[in-house]
Amino acid sequence: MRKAASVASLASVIKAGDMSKKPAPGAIRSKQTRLSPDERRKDFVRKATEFFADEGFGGGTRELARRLGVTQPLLYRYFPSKDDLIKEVYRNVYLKPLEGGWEKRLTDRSRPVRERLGEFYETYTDAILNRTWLRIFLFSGLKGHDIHRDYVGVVRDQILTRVIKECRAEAGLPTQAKPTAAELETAWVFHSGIIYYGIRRYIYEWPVLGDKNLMIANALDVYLAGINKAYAELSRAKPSRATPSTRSRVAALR
Amino acid sequence: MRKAASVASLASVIKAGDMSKKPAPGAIRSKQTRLSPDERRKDFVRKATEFFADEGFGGGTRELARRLGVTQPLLYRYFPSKDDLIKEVYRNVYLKPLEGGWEKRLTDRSRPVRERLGEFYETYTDAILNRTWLRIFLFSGLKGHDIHRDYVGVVRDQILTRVIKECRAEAGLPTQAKPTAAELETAWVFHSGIIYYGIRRYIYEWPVLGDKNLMIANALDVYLAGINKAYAELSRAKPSRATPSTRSRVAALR
DNA sequence: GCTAGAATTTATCGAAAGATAAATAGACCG
DNA sequence: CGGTCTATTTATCTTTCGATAAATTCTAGC
Repeated sequence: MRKAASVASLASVIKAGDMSKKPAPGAIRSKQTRLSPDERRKDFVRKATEFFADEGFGGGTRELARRLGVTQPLLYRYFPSKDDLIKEVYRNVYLKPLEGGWEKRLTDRSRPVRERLGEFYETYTDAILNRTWLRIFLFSGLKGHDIHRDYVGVVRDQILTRVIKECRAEAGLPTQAKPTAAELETAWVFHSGIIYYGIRRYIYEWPVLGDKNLMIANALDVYLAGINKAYAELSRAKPSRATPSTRSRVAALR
Repeated sequence: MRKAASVASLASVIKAGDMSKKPAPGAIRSKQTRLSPDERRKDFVRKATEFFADEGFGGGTRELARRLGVTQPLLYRYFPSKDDLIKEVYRNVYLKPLEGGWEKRLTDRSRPVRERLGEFYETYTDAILNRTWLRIFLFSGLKGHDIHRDYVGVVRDQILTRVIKECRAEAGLPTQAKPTAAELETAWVFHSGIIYYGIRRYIYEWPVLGDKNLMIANALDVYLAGINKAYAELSRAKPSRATPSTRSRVAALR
């Protein structure tokens, strides 16, 4: 209890230091704790994001309050329930990587597709491959919350579909309406392989290849080489319909 | 309470049905609850595995007992604490996919590498790509428990290292002692892409490509095409040492 | 400086958690 | 059939959880 109080003071001093208005007129205040409702609410969401990333959504509200340097009932002045706080955390986490809007640059056909893909994955992974984002993502996925499903849907529709379409265009194939199930699956294997790099690095904390962008470049080279080879065989065998007996794996990419 | 009791009876009837010894001499017993210590213990571990897979390790011991059709304190007759039960669940889950020893067949060079890899991943994924195994794997990974780290280490040393070595052999390259960091990373991207297929299918419950082995075949084709292309460029540029300025991405696979 | 209002704390509730001790009841043996 | 052993249950303790109500302390505005 005593320790918590001292932490509270310390936190408030730090907070006061970078607050724009009211820069603590006198010397270092040891009791300055009050924040404006807006600041306090933001602080709750920010610290709760870190906290739930560490502990999972089963983490206690008292421990969370301790991290903020306040008492536990204060939470309920700002959020009706713990679940409402969690929803706010979701919004904070899931919306951030999408607001860049980088996926639109994928379709800029004035540049080679390899370059576009590389640039996209470098910036996208800058936003999501970190301990906090990945853990919140995994915890919410295991809970089966709607927002996680929505997000994965966005990845499929806004990112993977575009990636496939651009690869087809590059290979001289018709950029038909929808990718086939097998095309999508192969793109998923590539994409999630990259996500999993982050999981191994920031969650399992394994000594991975330090250069993230090199990993992306290698993965992309492998993916594009494989896809293009399949597309090449596909267009070669295109005129003659594949016989059922020789329905090869690459043919399945159609 | 009343309901729990009826569930208990039902469970015991079913249990009695497939018990080898003592096949319930009389008619269907409605109060037959007692199991031998060995059977009861196994039942605890089995049901706890399912339970923790569903609820996470934060799931309550009362709810677990309810699933067994017994009361909660009985757990402590068989396990000193909940943590000990969890450790037993770990053993049950993590050891199963390894006891097949399929990874050794990866090195059987009398057969083409493509065939060996396909067969291995088909049987390996038969063992681990299911809701229970994947959820326990993810939960324990987020908890950072030792056994998870150990398992990932086994995957790297027993599986990926072998995969890389066999691919190098196929490409006519020296199967040197250790794979490079970039080689390992590329293999990880491929491998975890396959795992993630299971996660999307059995945890996020997305409508994935139904034919698992087709997914594996496609992923393998892409991986091998990409890797072999890189290896080909590598051996072509081998005699002359790569200049620093043109140190390409594939060169990094060395 | 005083006061009003709001941010924060203190005190506390009921439910559910893991765990223990004592009582009960089913099964085996003579 | 009766007795003993033990698997199982009943009862209960202590914490910790999310949540609420009332008291308190800080701060802004006159």
